[in-house]
Amino acid sequence: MGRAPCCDKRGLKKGPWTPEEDEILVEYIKKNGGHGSWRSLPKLAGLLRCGKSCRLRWTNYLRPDIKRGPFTQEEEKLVVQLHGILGNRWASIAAQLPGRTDNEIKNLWNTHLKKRLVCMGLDPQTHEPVNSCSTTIKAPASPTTRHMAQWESARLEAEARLSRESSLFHPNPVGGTDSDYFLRIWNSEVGESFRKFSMGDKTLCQSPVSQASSSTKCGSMSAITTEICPILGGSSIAGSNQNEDTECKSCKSYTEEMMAASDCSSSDELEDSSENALQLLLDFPINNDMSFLEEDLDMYALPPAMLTESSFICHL
DNA sequence: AAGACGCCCAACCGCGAAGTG
DNA sequence: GCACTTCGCGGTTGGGCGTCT
Repeated sequence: MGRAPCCDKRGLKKGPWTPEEDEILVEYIKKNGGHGSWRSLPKLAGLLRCGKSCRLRWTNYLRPDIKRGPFTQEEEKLVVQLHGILGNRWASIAAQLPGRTDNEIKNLWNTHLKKRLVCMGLDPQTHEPVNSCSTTIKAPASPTTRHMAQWESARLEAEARLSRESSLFHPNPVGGTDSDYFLRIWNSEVGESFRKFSMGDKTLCQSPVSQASSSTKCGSMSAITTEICPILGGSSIAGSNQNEDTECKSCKSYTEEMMAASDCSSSDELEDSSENALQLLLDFPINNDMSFLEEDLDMYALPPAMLTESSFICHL
């Protein structure tokens, strides 16, 4: 089947949008209570653009709920964490960061976060260590953990869809707190499934079918193990305005700390890295303030010992 | 001061999924 | 089930801008 062109390209404008075009597009969408068919929008609105270009401009720039300004450290942490689970599924990741677009997150990843991981000796795709000396921390993902990652990936995607749909009716206020982000994830099915898994409900992953289907492009839970401590649990991340040398030193320092920590805990305690990864994911600190979780510990049915232990590991 | 270089990000391209008749 | 359209996503690009030499 041949691919239909997105529009008749003759006579259509390309390149940067002018303020006038922006205004026309915004006015049209406001007046019509939505964009309707993107394909017919430019014609109806009187724009010399293809529908695709209009959609992109709207979703990435003109949408009223878009959050401007640089990413916060917490947002960056969340992006890294979600990337470890979802891989390059920017739209799904963006759905967990209100006001941020997939394009923005993709750019952030490609320009900052990826380099930071590389700099720390981690493969930006798998989030696993790339150098041979890191074997002590490179725990191969078990079929169980790989399946979990795949499973959570599918759930996150579904949630992202719901989130997008519901946001049409209940737009997220720009400037929600970081706790809001994590509470939302925590209270979602993703959080629930992690809680269940941590409580010992591991039977869902035991079947040969599960194992056979466990290959995933979304990264592994062992990857999360390796990334959470330096990046998510770190008290400081090299700022984007730091120069390359400083950044690399900082990353190197984290890598060394991480490896040291791994050596210390390479005993049976970390034998099943997947469980530890899940624990880490459950309780990594944000600005050392996770009190909102601890306060409601009973509600989430998470044993305090688990929080304490993994927090300890994370802070090593 | 000016050219070279590198970074950032808005926008484009092409593919695949979903929707429709 | 098929043919076709529309939409959304992820990868990539190129121009603007800041920094370095």
